[in-house]
Amino acid sequence: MQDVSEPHPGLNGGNLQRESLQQQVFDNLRSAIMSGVFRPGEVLSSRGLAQQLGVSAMPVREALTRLTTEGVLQNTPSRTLRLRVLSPSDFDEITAIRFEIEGMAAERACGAMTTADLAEIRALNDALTAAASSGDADHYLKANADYHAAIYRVSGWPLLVGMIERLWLMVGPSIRMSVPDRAHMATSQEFHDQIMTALDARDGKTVRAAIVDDISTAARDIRASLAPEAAHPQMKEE
Amino acid sequence: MQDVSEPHPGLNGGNLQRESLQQQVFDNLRSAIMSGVFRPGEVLSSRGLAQQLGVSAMPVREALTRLTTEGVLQNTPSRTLRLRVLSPSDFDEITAIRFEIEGMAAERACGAMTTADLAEIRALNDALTAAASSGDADHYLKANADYHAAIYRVSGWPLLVGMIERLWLMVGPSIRMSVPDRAHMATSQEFHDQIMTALDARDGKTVRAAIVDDISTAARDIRASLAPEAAHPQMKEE
DNA sequence: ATCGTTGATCTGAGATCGCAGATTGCAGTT
DNA sequence: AACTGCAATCTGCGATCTCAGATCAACGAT
Repeated sequence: MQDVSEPHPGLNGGNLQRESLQQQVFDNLRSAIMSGVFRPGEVLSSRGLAQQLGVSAMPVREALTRLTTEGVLQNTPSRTLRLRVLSPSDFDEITAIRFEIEGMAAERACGAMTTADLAEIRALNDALTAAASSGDADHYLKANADYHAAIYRVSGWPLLVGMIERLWLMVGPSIRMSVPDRAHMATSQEFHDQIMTALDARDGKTVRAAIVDDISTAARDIRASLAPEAAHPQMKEE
Repeated sequence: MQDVSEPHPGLNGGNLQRESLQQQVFDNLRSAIMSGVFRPGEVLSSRGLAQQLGVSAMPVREALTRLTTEGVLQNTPSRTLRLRVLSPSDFDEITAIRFEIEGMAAERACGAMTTADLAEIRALNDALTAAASSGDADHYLKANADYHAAIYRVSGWPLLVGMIERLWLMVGPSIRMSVPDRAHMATSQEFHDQIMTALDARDGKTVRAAIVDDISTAARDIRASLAPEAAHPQMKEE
């Protein structure tokens, strides 16, 4: 440990970017899953992905292990790894948790929000509106995720944001299966406008309520598209 | 996929228990961390632990990777892995999240609780009382964890329980550093009795409030024992 | 005595090899 | 035609080897 005393201003230390390969693979897979590249129930094999990504099997393997720990992947009886298939009750549980912790994050963010934060979020809301009017589902979902993430980040609670991200990761594949239509985007936009107004007024309780409403209405569409609870447990995909 | 139709009654299929080595190591380390075997900031090396556990470095390495993903371990600048050191603000964040989701779990558990569940929890509360009067801190902390976990499990929401477990895992080492004294155990017991009474009355809101009070008072002691926020970032443990 | 250098040794990370279990598909038999 | 059995192939998991970076201790020059 050296006597560093004070970092020299204008000299940015270790921004030379040294990122482990497994971390890159992990982030890569994470964003792919989040944006619905893979379908629920799809089998992910370390060797197969390694070949696709042009890396050895080792980093992929550890990335898959990490995703399994996060509950995004599941071990099958035959020991292969597949994307978790959310049952309706799984989805209900996740949605209920999202009410609680996303509402919490939004309410706290409201209290901590600077005018700069607010301007950034307003810009993201505008981008979201534009994406909605374009009708491109992928673009819309991305903008929606960015918008929500920006709000939660203002809470200043990284652990909470991480927990929210993991929940989004779990519902990601299912969200992508039920592509939002324009009607959905329109109703959602109402809530987003409510959120902006409440943020302007620094009204935390209302922000929280609007967030919960937003999640709730979106969840209704997604839930309807889920495969019904398996009475006879059977599998047949991919 | 065979035509299994109906499982033969009296023949329990695959309960032959085959658990991967890395899973065993992971569970092992997890419970060790939870019970405070390691101190905050302590360095965990894959080779070192592998030797202690009598296994190869490989499964330990993946277990450590998983713990890093869970935020229990941290990568140091020198790329070694160390147990996360909670700053007071980290701890405040975790405590606030615990209010929300443990309160949520307890409230929902109250609504879903059967008489059998209630009897089990009462037994664990009695065991906790006994542990408190014995004065053995390790025993007490274990009984306390079992008691809370049993309540949350009744909520029937495994994801939520998993999230709570992860939070406990993060505060585990810090909890163990501030050994609870008999005065703390006594005040905590008051809240546990409140919880039992409210559970009896199926009064979810009161259960939630009592859980929050329990967490809050315990957190006050723990927080006081944390190393103050590092103004000059320096490390010197181990 | 102090500073700088160097070499031994620790670390995580990646690659590669091998193993056991599971699945699949192609025979070969009845 | 239907079932059985075997071999090829896929899977995850573990062990081992290697490498680059970091730490630390001993050493040597000033």
